[in-house]
Amino acid sequence: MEAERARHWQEAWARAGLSTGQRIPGRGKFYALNAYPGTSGFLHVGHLRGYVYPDALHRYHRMLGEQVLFPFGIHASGLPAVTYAQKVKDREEQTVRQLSEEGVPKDEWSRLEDPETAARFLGESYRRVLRSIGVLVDEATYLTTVDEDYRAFIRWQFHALQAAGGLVQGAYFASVCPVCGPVAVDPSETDLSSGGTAEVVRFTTVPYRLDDGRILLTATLRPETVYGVTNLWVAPGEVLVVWHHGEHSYLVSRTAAARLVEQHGGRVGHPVPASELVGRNVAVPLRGGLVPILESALVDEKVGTGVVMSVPAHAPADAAALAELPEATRAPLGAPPVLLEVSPDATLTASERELTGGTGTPAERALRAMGVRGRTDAAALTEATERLYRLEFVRGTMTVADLRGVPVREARDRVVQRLTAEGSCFELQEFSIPVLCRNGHEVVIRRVPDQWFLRYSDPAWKASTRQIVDRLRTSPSEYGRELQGILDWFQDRPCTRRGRWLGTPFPLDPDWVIEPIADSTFYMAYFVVRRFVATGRLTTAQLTDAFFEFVFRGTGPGEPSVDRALQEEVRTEFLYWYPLDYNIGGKEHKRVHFPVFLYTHALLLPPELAPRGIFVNGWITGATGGKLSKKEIGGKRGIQVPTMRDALHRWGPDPLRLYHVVAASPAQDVEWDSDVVDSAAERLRDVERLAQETRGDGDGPPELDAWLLTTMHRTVAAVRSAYDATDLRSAAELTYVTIPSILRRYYARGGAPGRATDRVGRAWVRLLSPITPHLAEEVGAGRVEGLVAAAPFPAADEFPLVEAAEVREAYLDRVEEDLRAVLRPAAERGERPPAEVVFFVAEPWKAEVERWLREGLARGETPTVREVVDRGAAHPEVAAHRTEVAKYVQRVLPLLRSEPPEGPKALDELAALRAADAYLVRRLGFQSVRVLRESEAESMDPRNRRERARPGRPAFYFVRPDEAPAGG
RNA sequence: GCAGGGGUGGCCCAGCUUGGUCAAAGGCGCCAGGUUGAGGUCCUGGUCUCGUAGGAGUUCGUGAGUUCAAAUCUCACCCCCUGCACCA
Repeated sequence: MEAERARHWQEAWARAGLSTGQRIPGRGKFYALNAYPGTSGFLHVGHLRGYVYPDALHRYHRMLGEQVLFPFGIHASGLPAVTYAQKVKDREEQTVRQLSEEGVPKDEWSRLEDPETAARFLGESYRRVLRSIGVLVDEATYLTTVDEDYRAFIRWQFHALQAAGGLVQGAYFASVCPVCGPVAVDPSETDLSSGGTAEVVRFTTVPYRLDDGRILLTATLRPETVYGVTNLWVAPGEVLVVWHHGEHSYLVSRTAAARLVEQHGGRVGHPVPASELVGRNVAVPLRGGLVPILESALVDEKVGTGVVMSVPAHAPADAAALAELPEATRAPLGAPPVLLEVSPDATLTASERELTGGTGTPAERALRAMGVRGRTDAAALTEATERLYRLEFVRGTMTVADLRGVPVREARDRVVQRLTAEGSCFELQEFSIPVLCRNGHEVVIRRVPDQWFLRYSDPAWKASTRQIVDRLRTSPSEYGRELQGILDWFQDRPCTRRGRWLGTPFPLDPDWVIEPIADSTFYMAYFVVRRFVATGRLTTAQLTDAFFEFVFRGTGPGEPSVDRALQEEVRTEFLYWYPLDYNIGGKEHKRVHFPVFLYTHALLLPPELAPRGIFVNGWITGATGGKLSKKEIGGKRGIQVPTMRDALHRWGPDPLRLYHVVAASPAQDVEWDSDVVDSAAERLRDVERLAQETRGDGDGPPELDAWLLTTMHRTVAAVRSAYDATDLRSAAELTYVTIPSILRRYYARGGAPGRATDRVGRAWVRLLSPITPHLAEEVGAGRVEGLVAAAPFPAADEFPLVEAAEVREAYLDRVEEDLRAVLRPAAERGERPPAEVVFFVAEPWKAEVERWLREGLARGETPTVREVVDRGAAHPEVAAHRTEVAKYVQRVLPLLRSEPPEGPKALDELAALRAADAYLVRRLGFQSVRVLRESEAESMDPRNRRERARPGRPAFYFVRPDEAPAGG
């Protein structure tokens, strides 16, 4: 459909005010929204998925006669807009290209160098996209999270969270650029120039005391192995420095000293060449005893503290380094102590068992298993290390000192506690790979002592959140289970940050800005208020804490400057739309946004206002699997993904909408495929034609019409239950695939457009509306009063239910299938179709016998021929066919086992076949059809086929074209 | 490792909760026939193997089990994806 036609309908919906849901007391409502988008750039076709689902649901509910609220806003908070503005400023290639494609005049670009302006600008572009594909959002709700009224709301939200005990201050390790301030380290690298995939490594430092009182600080991931230390390692030529902390002086590498100062304070002192220390002894903590300091190139001064505690029995690298030493150095160290054992082979997986074969210390076995050739065989050594660490951590049990029998994972915590009690045990965090800020500075991990957190670990708060999850409807349903697991490990989250990003200043301490996830957990409630602000009935100044307390929680006197009646009205409005029916969002929200959204509702509102549902949709992915990458968008036709603009031009809104619904189940990711959109477009053309053709005023054959209407009854019921279960894909399949095939069958069976198809057509038009609203209006014009989008959704009861008609069609289906099965081999050999087919309909006694047999099988018995014959003696009709009964039982009994237990429904087969003769003739190419009772057909059945007849499965005999027509 | 998801016919994707009507929906691709100026659209049929009468055999990651009956239930194993934390 051309864009102009689409716009015509979009304007008609707008004029009719369809998108503005009104509170109508007593009338049902549906309130769902899409987790609002961030502002990192223009929307592309993949984003549509997240809007098509909610729009279809809202349209469905609107047609059910419910009042709907579908708000829309944009999430300007955080860094995306800042980054985007920076890209504009840098005139970054991709960004500039998009701006020209979107037709933004060059003299406006400089305006977009301001983050807030950029965010609003992008927001407007999103609104245009939504309108252009027919998504009906309530325009009055539109907001950005940097609007003043929204900020007032967020201030209240944090005061309320504070009052409810949801906030706490504590220490936190943050990634910061020493120059630019806090940065996010994540693979999207919004803030970074490299290192986004870095992981944070948490070392524990273990102190080793020299006889002069100075302390060598080693860093380890496995503090429990302190019991197996044989020596310390320093790098050849390394220069350590003194780190002064408290009353102690520690020796560490220069990089480590800098990190320790960031994370634990203190100051860096004078350098100390490591060579001075080599050969001296240090005291081992906890275990006691002295071990020597040795040199090895295995030490990397950039990692940890630049001093390594050597545990050769359990660390493959240490074992390899040790093996390089001259015998004279090595011998005095003695045999490396083994300090833990892993559970017996039987409980290990194959890959774990691989590590444990052979003899020697665990480290030696791992080296052998991985085929490590020496200390410099880095890849194999890393593999051996990681696998052995994992194995021992998961399966190991300590065998030393008073930790005997303690699982390693537990022993580690205990050792840390003991070391901490003795002092000089620090947590040292660093990145696994270097991380560089956009401006080229190295990002470090800094301890922030007074970070604000939301107390998501609080047991009571967590418990009330769980209660919401217990009652929550989720799509997919597994997500409900997953959520419980997510809550298990959900910990406190920092909710503020210092530094440059967009957001609301933290009301309890304006030095901080609220973090973007924390300011988007409760906005569903604010949208209701926003409508009053948008229409000028409330001003931002009136949005005080007192006002919100009253509106959202019904407590307190309210805001004195606001008219009491108005305040009551806002409160009533809030209670009308709440609770939220669905929060709909992409799968990226599963672990953060959705949980905190539930948390906040659990704390601020009573359970009866808790959210009712969460709907998770998958992504549209590019050929590379991940989210659509930039280079995949806007490329040439075909393989790559078209821009929003191109897509609309090429297909129009409805094929895109249908594509997003049918391409996969909602939760599935789906790889973008233009061909599938093409075929969706084809299908819609087909649907349009078929729907137009349904007009008519004649009557078809009554049985056939009955079947058509009955089938529609079933289909409409199925469509409604699919929508009710938010199963849009099934709804679409029924609407766009099943209904066309029903109509085709109707025509094939001899029906013609008439009153019956007209009824189907008028309902179908309305069924089309939620997913392809423009098409529905095109086809519905003149057939549905007013706009289709505002018409009532069809009800199953609009169509009569005639079971006999269904039974008959199912019977004919089965007969046709049998005929085809038999005719196929002959047709494949190129033979002409038979001249005539003669049907033999089973005698009633067969039905009786089958019924007896089924009864027996249902009881778990296997009826014998004798039993049936005996029982038949008392039944005149069966008795009359005594000889045939035995044979019939033998033939049919095995078949019955694999058939459905109910058996075929009663039906006048003779009449059904006779009424369908013209159809069968046309369909299968016979010249004539004859239908007879089994008992009256002897002369017509030279091959004796009539015995085969069963209830519901007539026997038949084909008369070849060259055979003389049988007599009678 | 833990948690969640998944492995279905040439491909994509349903079905699995509530075992039977499942040789398994739908789409794509492919084959044949009809329509057509046309290898395009549309319509009809076919598309695991065998079979000159509606039948039989072998299939839903692998192996075992429960059952009269398993793609569907149970157990074990193999493989793949995602997340594991502050990132929107």
